[in-house]
Amino acid sequence: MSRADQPPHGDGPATGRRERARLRREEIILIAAGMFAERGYRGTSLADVAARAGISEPGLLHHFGNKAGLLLAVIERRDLDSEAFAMELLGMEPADRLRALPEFARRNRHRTELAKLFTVLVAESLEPDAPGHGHFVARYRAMRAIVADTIRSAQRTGLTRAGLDPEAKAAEIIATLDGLQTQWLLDPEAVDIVAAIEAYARTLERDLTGS
Amino acid sequence: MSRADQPPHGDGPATGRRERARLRREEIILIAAGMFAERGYRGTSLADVAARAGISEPGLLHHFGNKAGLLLAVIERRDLDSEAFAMELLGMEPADRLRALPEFARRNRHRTELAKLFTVLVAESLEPDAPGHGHFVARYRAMRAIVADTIRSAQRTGLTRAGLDPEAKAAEIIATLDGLQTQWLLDPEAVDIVAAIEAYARTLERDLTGS
DNA sequence: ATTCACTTACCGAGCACTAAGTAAGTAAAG
DNA sequence: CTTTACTTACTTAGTGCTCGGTAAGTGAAT
Repeated sequence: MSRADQPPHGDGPATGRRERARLRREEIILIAAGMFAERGYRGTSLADVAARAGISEPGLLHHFGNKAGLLLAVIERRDLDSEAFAMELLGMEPADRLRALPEFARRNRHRTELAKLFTVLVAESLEPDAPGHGHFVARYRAMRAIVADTIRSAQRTGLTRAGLDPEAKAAEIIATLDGLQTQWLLDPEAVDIVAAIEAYARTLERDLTGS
Repeated sequence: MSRADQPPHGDGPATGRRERARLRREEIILIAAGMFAERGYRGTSLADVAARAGISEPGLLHHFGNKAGLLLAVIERRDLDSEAFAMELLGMEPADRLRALPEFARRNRHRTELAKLFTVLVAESLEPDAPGHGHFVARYRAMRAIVADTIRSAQRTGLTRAGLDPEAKAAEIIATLDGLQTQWLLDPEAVDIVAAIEAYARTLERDLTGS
């Protein structure tokens, strides 16, 4: 035991081989995310990803086990990105949260690829046996719960009218933002996503407060 | 020229071989539509469709030329279905049209497969070089134009408040209906699509008339 | 006689994935 | 400090299978 201070599986400060591999993995995930966004999970082959990442196909599989494993890694990574914002949201006062909702979508505008990835993967995950299905189901439920909770809080303080169903309205808000994004991704020239979201923000404010 | 009374390309009353082939084609299109809805265009192979249709793979290709041809046939068929409703819509008075909008979505509920097909294919057509891209772009533009036109008419008669942008509101309405549908397709147990659409219909009515 | 809706047989390419090995780094023992 | 044992991050080669599509023919209707 000359210097076995680090446990075999811990994420200590080792900057050697392990760390280099982790960085490589991260790089591959980013590359795969971009390709999944453009051509879908089914439309992207491991060979495509491997070639773009400058690694062999079995080298890829060494890191992720199989293709579904790569998809899950991509999804997890995407979640990590948006989780930061969710935390931000939950740390705010309900009144401010409502105003921050359009900002959420506005941010995605600068990250087209991420938005496209989400839209494409959700569509490919509609069937219950799809590799990402469970994950997206859970994710949407969580999103609706967060928004619904925000609405309920706002109702308690009287900021939002009591007449509406928080769960239904949450689904509706998320639906509108998703749907606008899809139209914009499909036809960016015809749909001004910023204007559309800002218009919706006004609609929403009037709707929630009761005109 | 013993009895070439029918033009080669017309859709005359011929009930012979041509007609039987047309029916077969139609049957295949329906089968393919169902499979595209469930597994996507990319996730469905010609062999899958051929097997389910009880025809050989080259037999399939005889009818549709290639896989993209089959996709276009499916899309065209879908359009034919919904065109009937669009005509219905346009034949109504603007005031009634607005009330019919939720009905539009409500109909789709009874045709889950068609809804799923649309959602899946749009996501697979986001990239400009996808086989169905141009079609869906045109289709969304047409849908927005119809809804926007309806709103403008309603504004002229004073039924709808003048303060809103018809184009933006049209995109928003379509977005919400699409988005709700996606959430429902992903997780039917958690999302009551009927209740959600009816709630939205009320929201919309209040929004359009100005409370 | 010709057309047409198909069939069987086949093609090369691409698919996800595996087997088996290698070179380099790491950990413990002498 | 060196040797030895092991792990890890890959590689080349190849697996069986599926993919969309083609060539060439067949048999029935026109």
